[in-house]
Amino acid sequence: MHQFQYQYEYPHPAVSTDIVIFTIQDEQLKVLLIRRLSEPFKDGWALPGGFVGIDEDLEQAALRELQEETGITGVYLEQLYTFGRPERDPRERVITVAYYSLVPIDRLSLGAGSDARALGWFDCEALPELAFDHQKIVSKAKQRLTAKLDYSTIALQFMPSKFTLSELQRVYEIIHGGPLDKRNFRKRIQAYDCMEDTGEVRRNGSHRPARLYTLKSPGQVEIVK
Amino acid sequence: MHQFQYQYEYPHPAVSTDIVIFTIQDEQLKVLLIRRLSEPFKDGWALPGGFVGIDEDLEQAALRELQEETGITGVYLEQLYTFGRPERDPRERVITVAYYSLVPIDRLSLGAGSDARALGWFDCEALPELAFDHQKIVSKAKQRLTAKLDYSTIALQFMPSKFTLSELQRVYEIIHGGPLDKRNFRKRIQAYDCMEDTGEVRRNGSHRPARLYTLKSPGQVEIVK
DNA sequence: GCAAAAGTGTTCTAGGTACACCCATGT
DNA sequence: ACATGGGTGTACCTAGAACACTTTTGC
Repeated sequence: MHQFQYQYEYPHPAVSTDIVIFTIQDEQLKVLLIRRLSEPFKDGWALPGGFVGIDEDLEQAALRELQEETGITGVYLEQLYTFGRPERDPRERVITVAYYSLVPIDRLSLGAGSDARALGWFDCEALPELAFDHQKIVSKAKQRLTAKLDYSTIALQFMPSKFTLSELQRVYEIIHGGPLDKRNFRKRIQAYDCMEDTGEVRRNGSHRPARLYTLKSPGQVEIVK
Repeated sequence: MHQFQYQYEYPHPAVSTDIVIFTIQDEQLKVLLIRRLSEPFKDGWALPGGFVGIDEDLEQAALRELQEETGITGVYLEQLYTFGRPERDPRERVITVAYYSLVPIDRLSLGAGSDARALGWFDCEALPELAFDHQKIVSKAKQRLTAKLDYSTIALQFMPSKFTLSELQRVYEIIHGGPLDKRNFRKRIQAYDCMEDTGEVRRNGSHRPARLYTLKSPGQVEIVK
């Protein structure tokens, strides 16, 4: 059994998935990056990702990466775009199917044996230099996310299982990039009809407590308007 | 030089592009299909497509397929989605990056040595059974096209270099799937501010001649509304 | 009682929809 | 003169934007 045991009549590219994992933290939209352990771009920052198994579905590969890098499962995942410029990887031809994912605020455990030096959440607006064409991938993901904010309930995927309307409004404001009118915001969210009042409240400082809501169909992203 | 000269340490999938080529003909939204000459699905209908060259850009590959199958160049082309179910091709793992393209009404020459039995335009609503997962690809393409009708000027890509507003309205009605109000339609198109009156008219029967318009920026698809 | 966030309706405006008649031509 | 599609404006209605005060708590 020699080193190059997989043989084809015609040349085949390698296929990978890369994932833009978004969350909201410290009033910022953040992206998960990992430090590369090997060449090329050794020690540089890059998106989590890896090669697609020969019998593995694309989405499955993305979910696996997500799980391996963050320990997170069961979150929103959507195919973004496929990047295939021939020179995007100096080693060999690598075509990457990019996905993006939204991780609820309270689930960014980065648990277990994750090395803080090897993994980090970065403000979308202040990313370090990224390996390969990953800057382009992040840009496209952010553009998609921002667009979907206006015609879907995607932002709800950032919320923990119980949350207040003010918290939700902050999430919208952070992604949207500017303040929103409180009353109009609540009117709009109500119209989506995708949340339920739990009856509980959150006491949160020296002011009136806020009602806690839950999603009627967690994980479901509806197209609205 | 033996048959399987391309060798890799890890298994690599094949990567292809398939193109959904739309046009408008006989008052119908049509898709170009080709008859498969070899197994699997021999003699069945399929989308034009083929393998991506090892040093070829994805979009370039799609443009090449388009050129090879139809002789058409310089038309609108957009990446649609990447389909990669492991069992989608019975031969080997093939991941396909699907594109879709809009061909102006007057440019569907299918020129040169194209065999009428091997190639055909089919009404989107009455497609034959398709090879592989091509039915899904067409569905997604049609969905994308229909969606873009509402928030972009994509439909203008179907128009010949000079056209009347009634012709344009018919195109919108065919894709939209229902009648549109003439005055509201014209108001909306005017608001796009992407067409110019040529000053010419088209005499077209026993009625008042229609003004001919051209696109200000042909090939340009604007996001509107 | 005061500070601080939660909660709540109404008015105004703009954009979308509905709708009907005259115009220019060919026969 | 009549049949055919080309071309035009207004009234209505609904959805989005702007906007200010009362409520409930902790200190």
